[in-house]
This record gives sequence, structure tokens and C-alpha cells, in this order.
Amino acid sequence: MTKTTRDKLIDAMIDALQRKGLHGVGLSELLAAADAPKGSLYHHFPNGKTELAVAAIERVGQRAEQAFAALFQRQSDPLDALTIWLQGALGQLQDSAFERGCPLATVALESGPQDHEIRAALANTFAAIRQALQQQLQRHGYPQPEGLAALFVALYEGGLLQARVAGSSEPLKQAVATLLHLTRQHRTESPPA
Amino acid sequence: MTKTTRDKLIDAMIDALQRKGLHGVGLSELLAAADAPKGSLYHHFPNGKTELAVAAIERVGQRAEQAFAALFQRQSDPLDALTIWLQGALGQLQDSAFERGCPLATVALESGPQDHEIRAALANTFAAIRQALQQQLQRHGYPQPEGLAALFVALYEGGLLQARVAGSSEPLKQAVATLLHLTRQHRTESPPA
DNA sequence: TGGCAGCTAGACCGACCGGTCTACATAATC
DNA sequence: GATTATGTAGACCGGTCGGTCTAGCTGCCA
Repeated sequence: MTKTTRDKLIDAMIDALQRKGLHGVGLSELLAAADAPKGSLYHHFPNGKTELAVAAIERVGQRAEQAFAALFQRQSDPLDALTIWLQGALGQLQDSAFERGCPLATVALESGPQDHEIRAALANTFAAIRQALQQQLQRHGYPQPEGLAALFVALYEGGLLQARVAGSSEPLKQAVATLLHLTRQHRTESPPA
Repeated sequence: MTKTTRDKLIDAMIDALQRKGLHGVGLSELLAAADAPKGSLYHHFPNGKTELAVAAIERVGQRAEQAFAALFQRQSDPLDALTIWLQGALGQLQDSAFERGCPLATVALESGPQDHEIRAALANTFAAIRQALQQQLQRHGYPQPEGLAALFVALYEGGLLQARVAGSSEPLKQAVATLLHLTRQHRTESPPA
């Protein structure tokens, strides 16, 4: 299975978004990473960098949904699934010497209201992730599933950010441990019907 | 009290970092906002954009520490102080039509390990904030104060990020409510000595 | 074999990037 | 009043940016 040029471009963009964000990459870097000429980029993505970024965001969203689905299926407790997910992200960050974080976070912060296409793609993706989480939490009887879902996403993004600048996994690990403790304890005291 | 050119440059950089991050601003934009010529920039900050960014990060850190100190002094419960702080950030985000977020988050994600000056400034600032939080939480008998401090910072950064892309305060508000609920409940059951 | 679509290839463009440099105004120092 | 430090002012530079455009390759269908 040889990857198409289009796919290589999207993957190159995802990698770049993880490392430096949208404004931090140049087209030349993207093209070199994908081993493609400029013509191919503008053939597959007539609107250039922006359109490629949107495609990358959407692909990240798809992958996340798939990964979540698989994870929730294997783990009986969604909190276990979340723990594994967080550990995976942290592992990737460590293995890359604290270079590779969330592919969505940096563009999210770089974007303004005028970047409507990018913001729309991001809004959809984040909403979908929160909703998937919420459903699982609800199904397993956790209280305030919506707030809890947003809280876990915030922990993920905010925790990776802190680990990144600290050059250490500790802040995220501690935060995760605390939130899991809090959540589990709370659920024990008000068990599901 | 007329602001010096140096101060105007730093403030312009802080504003830019909140809106689009370091790679998203050009020098020309900074200089226009500060109403200063290029010569002044390179006079006050010989290492250019990077040095200005470091100065901006440090100033943000100083302001945060001052604001925290005042807040913790007025509020008997650190959780109340934190709530006010989060509300303030959310208010600024809303009032700016979801443009103005945390001045540190975007640079943090844009930076790589090679940007050692910026990363060092960020690492210091975040560590100082976490420690200030931790002390207050500890003093008031909250368990796992270190993890809780990291968790609150993560909530702040991750929550603002979500609110930003969603164009809505809801995700953050819900996450905050849930975490406060969890924390307060937990403390009630294991009161301080 | 001719024609055509899909895609690759990269030369080329104007705009803007961050940064350097010289000239000048101002104000403190002797 | 000459000298010197401090800071303002902006012309200027090479490089890179994102984007356009023409040419050519490759395989498919007639």
C-alpha cells in the first residue's frame, strides 16, 4: 500500500501542526517532508495551505474517533480508556523529546475568528470528541458527564502544554492522578441507578 | 505617567501573543501597535523578536503573581480565588469575540526544544504559578495540592482553548463547575487537621 | 494512435519577513 | 559649549513566504 501524494501531504501537515503549528511551517518544509512538488499541493488543495490544514484537522478527528471507539470497546470503565489515551499522548510527547503534542491545540490558539474554515473544522472535531466522551461517561453512570467530558479534554490539552514547556511528564501525571482520584471517589459515593 | 517605548513594545507583544501567537505576528504589526520605529526595538531588545517575546512572557508572569497574591489575600478559600480568576479570563475572551486567550499558551505550543530562551522563560513562569497555587491549596487543607494545582492550570489552558474554538463559554463553564464540585465534595469528606 | 484527464514538476512572482545600518534628535556630563 | 550616552527614525538588505502558471509525464479509453 503506497501512500498517495495527497495522503503524504496531509500527514506532513499533521506532523508539522504537532511540532510548531500552522504559522510555524513553510510550504517548502511541508513539500520536502511529503516529497512532493508545489504543483501537487495546489492540485489536491486549490486553496493552498489553509485547505490542507482543514484536511489535516478533519483526519485527526476521524482518527481520534476511531481510536476512542476501539478503546471504549475494550475497556469496561471509560476512565480506564481515558487513562490509556492520556498515557499514549504523554508517551508520544516524551519519545519525541517534548516536540510532538496535540495536532489541534496549536492551530486552535493561532486561529482567529476570521479563519472561519479552520475554526469550523476545529469546532466540529472538539465537539465530536466531547460528545463521544460524554456518552461513555453517561452510560457508565458518572455524574455531570458533560462537564466531566470537557474537563478531561481540558486536562489533556492543558496537561500536554504544561508537560511540553516543563520538559517533564510530572505536571500531567500528577494532574491525571488527582482527577482520577476525585472522579472515582465521587462516583463511589453516588453510584448509578 | 507616559509609557516608555520599551513598555509599549512589550504590551504590544503580549496582546499579539494572546491573539495569534509568536509566529503569527510580524515586526511591522508590533511596531505599528507600539507606535515605534524599528530602531527602537533593536535598541531595547538587541536579540530582536525573541528577546521581546521573553520579556513579554516574564511580564505576564509577574502580573499573574501579583494578581494571584491579591486574590488569595481577599478570598479566604483559594477555590473562590481560582473561580474569580477563571471568570476573569473567560470574560476577556468573550469581550474580545473569542480572540484574546492566554498570552503564554500559544507560544508554548509553537516553541520547540531549540527555542531554549523562550522555553526557559515559560517553564519558570508556569512552575511559579503552579507553586503559588499549590501553597494556597496546601495551606487550606486540600489534599494532593500539587496535582490539584497542575489540574487547575490545565483546566485554565485547556478550557480557554475549547471555549475559543467553540466560540462559546459553555465548555469551560461546565468543566469548572464539575471540578469545583468534585474538589469541594472531596475536601468535605477528608477535612484538614 | 490520437486525445484527454489526472497528476507531477518546478520556474517564477510580488509581498513581506526579521534583521542591519546609518543618520539624527535629545539630554545628561564634564 | 563640546562630548557622550541614550534612544528615535526609517531606508535598506537578502531570504523566504504563500501562491500562480506553464510544461510535461503517465495511463486510460476510443
